[in-house]
Amino acid sequence: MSEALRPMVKSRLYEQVLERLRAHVVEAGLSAGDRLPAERDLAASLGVSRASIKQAIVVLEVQGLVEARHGGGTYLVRDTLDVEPVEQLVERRKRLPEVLEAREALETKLAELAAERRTDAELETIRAALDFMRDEIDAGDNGVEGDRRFHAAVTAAAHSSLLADFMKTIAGQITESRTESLRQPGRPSRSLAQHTAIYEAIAAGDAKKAAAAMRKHVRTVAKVRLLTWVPED
Amino acid sequence: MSEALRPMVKSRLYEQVLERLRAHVVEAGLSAGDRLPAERDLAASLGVSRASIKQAIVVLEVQGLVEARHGGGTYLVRDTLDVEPVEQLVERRKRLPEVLEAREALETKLAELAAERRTDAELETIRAALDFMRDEIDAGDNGVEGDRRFHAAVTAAAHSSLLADFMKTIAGQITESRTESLRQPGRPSRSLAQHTAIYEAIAAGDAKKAAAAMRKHVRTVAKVRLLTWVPED
DNA sequence: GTGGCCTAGTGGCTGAGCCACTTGACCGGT
DNA sequence: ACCGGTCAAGTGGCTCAGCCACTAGGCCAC
Repeated sequence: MSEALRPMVKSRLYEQVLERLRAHVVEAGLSAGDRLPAERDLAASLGVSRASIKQAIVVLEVQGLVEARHGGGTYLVRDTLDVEPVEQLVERRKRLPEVLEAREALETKLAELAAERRTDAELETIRAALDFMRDEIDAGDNGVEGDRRFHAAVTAAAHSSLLADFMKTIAGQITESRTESLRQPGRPSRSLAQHTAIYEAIAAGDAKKAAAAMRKHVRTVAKVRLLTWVPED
Repeated sequence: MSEALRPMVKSRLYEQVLERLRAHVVEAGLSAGDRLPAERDLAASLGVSRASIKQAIVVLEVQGLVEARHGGGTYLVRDTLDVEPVEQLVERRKRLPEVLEAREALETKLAELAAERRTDAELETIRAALDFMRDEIDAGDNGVEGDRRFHAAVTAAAHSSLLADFMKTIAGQITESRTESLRQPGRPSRSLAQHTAIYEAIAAGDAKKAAAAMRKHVRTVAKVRLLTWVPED
């Protein structure tokens, strides 16, 4: 059997780059938070163009394995560049209801405290997060960063380091549910509306109302998450 | 609240392109198999560079939503560019055992028939698929295309249009399990060895041996597949 | 110290261009 | 009428060179 007769192997370049990148992470012993070599360096050392490097990085980006910071380098999110096995995904899902229950308990209380304790500066930070999220959505984005900032600001305004610590321990899972929730069509703008209601209650210093608004919001997220279905409210 | 104070919205360009692409598919009423506009046209009409268009297409490619054929255009794989919700994935997984049982029944018989009925030309086609898969693996690929060709060639060599039709109805799910199975480390080369055994039995005209080899192969795939699956409840 | 400035490094994106592959039309021979 | 080969247009794959925007860290003035 001649070599020439063998069918040509087609393989996108970026896929090969992906492989080399995975290998590099292993060989160099990189772990979460470490920085990948600069795109220009990678292009030079792998002998491909920067555009191909970038395509590979974009793939890793959408898979949530890497975070590219404009002007600041590209960083590993986990210890590996392998996609998460489905098994772990399913496994994590099973634990998720507990996380959401915890979130409801914590954030409801946080909103209540924030309404009572927030300074004017903290209120302003919350409002800024709201504006940020609105801008994101206007720009066609899903507003996940504004969402994160909003909840972070509310948590800060509650002035409870203990509750804040608890929130921190489930921050990862919350991020996950946030992203998935906001990916649902029409979800971002409705989420923004709920955030606004929470903000207004906190601004008015109405603890009871703030708690109720937050509870409603968190429950909506939980519902979306569990059913991939957006209830009309 | 001044415009200037609002935090800047950062959003990767390719994400916006992704959105526009999704919208276009809906507006233009495109469905599976239809061709997307050429990259150059998209770049011009969206007012971005071709590189950004390509990044978006690469994303759709790794998500299995689109198939880019070198020189032939980019085609829709499904009727939409939305990623499949995780729930549906999980749901489909539950039905998978049945599919694998069916596959075992069908392909075992197909291998048996192929050993008895194959022409020399068909045998050559099977061998070519084997070579193709080897090349893919040598090139660092997972050999999924060679795998597909091999099973298609065996099916053709069996000369049973009815069994072939049955195979066609579960082709989608098989493709899915194939991809996932071959993603396991070390799996491609072992799969190649099993294919070789099947090929040799068919070449020798040994129907019983061919059936046994195919059964073993399909069961291996099923095992890999089932191990990564955790029942919901 | 502290705050502001500056600069090197880095990712984001562009535009022009070449190559490789696919497709279909065209044309010649049979 | 059919087959087979050739050819050109269209399209995706990839590169190169370069500019812009942002980040981080050092430096300086206060």
